[in-house]
Amino acid sequence: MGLTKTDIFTAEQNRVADLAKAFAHPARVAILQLLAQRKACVCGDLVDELPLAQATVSQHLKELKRIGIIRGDVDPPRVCYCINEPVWNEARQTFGALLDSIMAVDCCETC
Amino acid sequence: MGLTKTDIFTAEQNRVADLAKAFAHPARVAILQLLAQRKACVCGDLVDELPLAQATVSQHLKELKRIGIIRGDVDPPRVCYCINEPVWNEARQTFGALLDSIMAVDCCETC
DNA sequence: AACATTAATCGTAATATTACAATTAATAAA
DNA sequence: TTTATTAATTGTAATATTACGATTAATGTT
Repeated sequence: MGLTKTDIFTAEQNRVADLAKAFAHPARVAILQLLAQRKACVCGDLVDELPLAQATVSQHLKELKRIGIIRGDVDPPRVCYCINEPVWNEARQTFGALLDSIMAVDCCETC
Repeated sequence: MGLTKTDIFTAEQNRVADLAKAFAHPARVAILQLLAQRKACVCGDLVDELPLAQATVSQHLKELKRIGIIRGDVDPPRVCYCINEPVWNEARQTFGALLDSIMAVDCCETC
């Protein structure tokens, strides 16, 4: 991401940014949609559904796990990925609150 | 962002990703919060509120304008930035719908 | 016209992301 | 134990992002 200065922003701002990153790549959106709709679950099935190499899908899954929005339950040799509902709900709450926090008044006569 | 294959995903998935990108960096979250709460409006005021160089803030504003989530009304030599409410509402609708689309059933016995 | 103010752009360096082939676990099945 | 299956990891190349100093553009002011 380049040299982001995460230390100079609030924990909340950094968390919002991280949750947004889960959705900030079309492949991850596709993965999260497949999981949320229960259209796929096992890593291999996700790879079959997506026009990306297995390593690439695995990398996206790793990022989603880092953020916490998905879980990965091992059932050797498979891994079943699911939405991690508490974090999914955190995302809904976070984006909902943020997007509802807009003031109705205009800022100045220019706008 | 690396070599993302935007052509292989749906327009909707790419749009979600773009809207998420608006919130995927803490500096942009901070900017959007300042604008949404009407705490700042003029570019220079945003620069004063943020621990970033003027050029960096300008770059983030450019990205937010590209996405469409803010407007920039010129009032020379100032520019007044505001939330572009139609796109802000699009984001609320998009994230709301996406985050509400989760299926209640479990995907398999592993999870 | 000369100067001041403000924001955009340019140039550049540092770092992160994305993608994939190849390899490596890790476990089940034979 | 050997083999097959599945997912993670490693290595690497291409590209994008982030940040900032310096400059430029665009307009108001004197």
